[in-house]
Amino acid sequence: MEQKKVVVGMSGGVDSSVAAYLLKKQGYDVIGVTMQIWQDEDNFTQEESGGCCGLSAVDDARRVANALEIPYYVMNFKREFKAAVIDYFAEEYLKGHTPNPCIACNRYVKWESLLKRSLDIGADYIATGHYARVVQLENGRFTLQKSATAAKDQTYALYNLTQYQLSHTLMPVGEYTKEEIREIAKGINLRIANKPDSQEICFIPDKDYAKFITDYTGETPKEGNFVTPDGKIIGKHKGIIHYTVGQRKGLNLAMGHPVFVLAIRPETGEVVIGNSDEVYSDKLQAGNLNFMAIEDLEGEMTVDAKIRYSHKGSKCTVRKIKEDTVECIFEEPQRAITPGQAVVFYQGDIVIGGGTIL
RNA sequence: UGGGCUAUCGCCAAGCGGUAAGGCACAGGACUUUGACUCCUGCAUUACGCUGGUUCAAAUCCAGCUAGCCCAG
Repeated sequence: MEQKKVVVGMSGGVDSSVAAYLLKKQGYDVIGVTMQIWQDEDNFTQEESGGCCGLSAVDDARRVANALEIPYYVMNFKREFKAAVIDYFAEEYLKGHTPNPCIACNRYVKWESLLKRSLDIGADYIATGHYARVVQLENGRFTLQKSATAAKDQTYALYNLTQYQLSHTLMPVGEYTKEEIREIAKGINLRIANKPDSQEICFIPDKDYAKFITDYTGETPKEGNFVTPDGKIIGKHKGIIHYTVGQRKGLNLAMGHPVFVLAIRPETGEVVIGNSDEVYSDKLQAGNLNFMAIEDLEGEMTVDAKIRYSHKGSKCTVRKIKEDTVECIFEEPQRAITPGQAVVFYQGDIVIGGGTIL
């Protein structure tokens, strides 16, 4: 049988390195590619690594490719990344939303730009080091299955992929636990076996995203009022980009008890503040829908919904209320349902679909 | 300028003669492939508006001063 060709996005970290190794072992014709997405060339070597948009270390990735004896290239995606991820990220915050840049990066940069260029050079698939599994259901549709270890599962950040994209995707790491992946890396003498996992937003290494947005957009954040739900002004804030629903730290509000952000009102520049029990709600609406396991949502459906990356998931019923909008009613109130974040629907360990919280 | 009350960490607030609780805020760390949440640690070492006095010992009692608040003007 003819060897299938696969492009592996290699960040220089453990996961994507082992992904390349596993695919080669499975008999694929493997090509290693590191995506240059935001870094300057002279700022291109970083300590951290990761399976997602981890800070790329070209030297590490190239060394791994050499060790695996696979061809290796660096591809520049700065323009695509800026348009699809950074611009979106800044705009969302300016609108009082809380975006998830990893999801945008996956959907538009990795699985659109990288996939296209990979197919252009004759590849059949792209692969990454994500902890998730691509599966084809009996109805013929492709979807994602949670990784072997629920603790590391990354399907949440991938819910937005299309059928076409999924049909050209391999995620070999999803069958293993993180420990097993590190063991494999050690077993083949990869020096990056113990690199720490990545975290934080990759293009904002100092974690000061508000400053980043201010610098990037050139817009000075407008101060505004902290208000209670009934409209009482209780303080001044530094600009809505500094806040997100559920946030406690950095409010500088000494009310005698902890207080949290309940909502952000971009029209008035107000940030609504309340007690911890007021930050719970049992329903949400979501748009920008994408379905995987099903063609479209018909009627009502009971699912487990995750409202943020680290959310364990909670039972709710979803139904369409408009063409591209669903409403989700939870059995138990959920904490800090946040506009801009993704909600992803599961049945068992299968991704049904998801959307962006409105 | 008659009477009354209060002055303790950035905010709130215990303490009532025996050698400065607590909450909030804040800082650092852990957790975390987004933002958050959560957890852990730290946070008035002679200092309790100021100046004196009583006492073995005062933030705690006394006097004066200063500031703020309330009532009567």
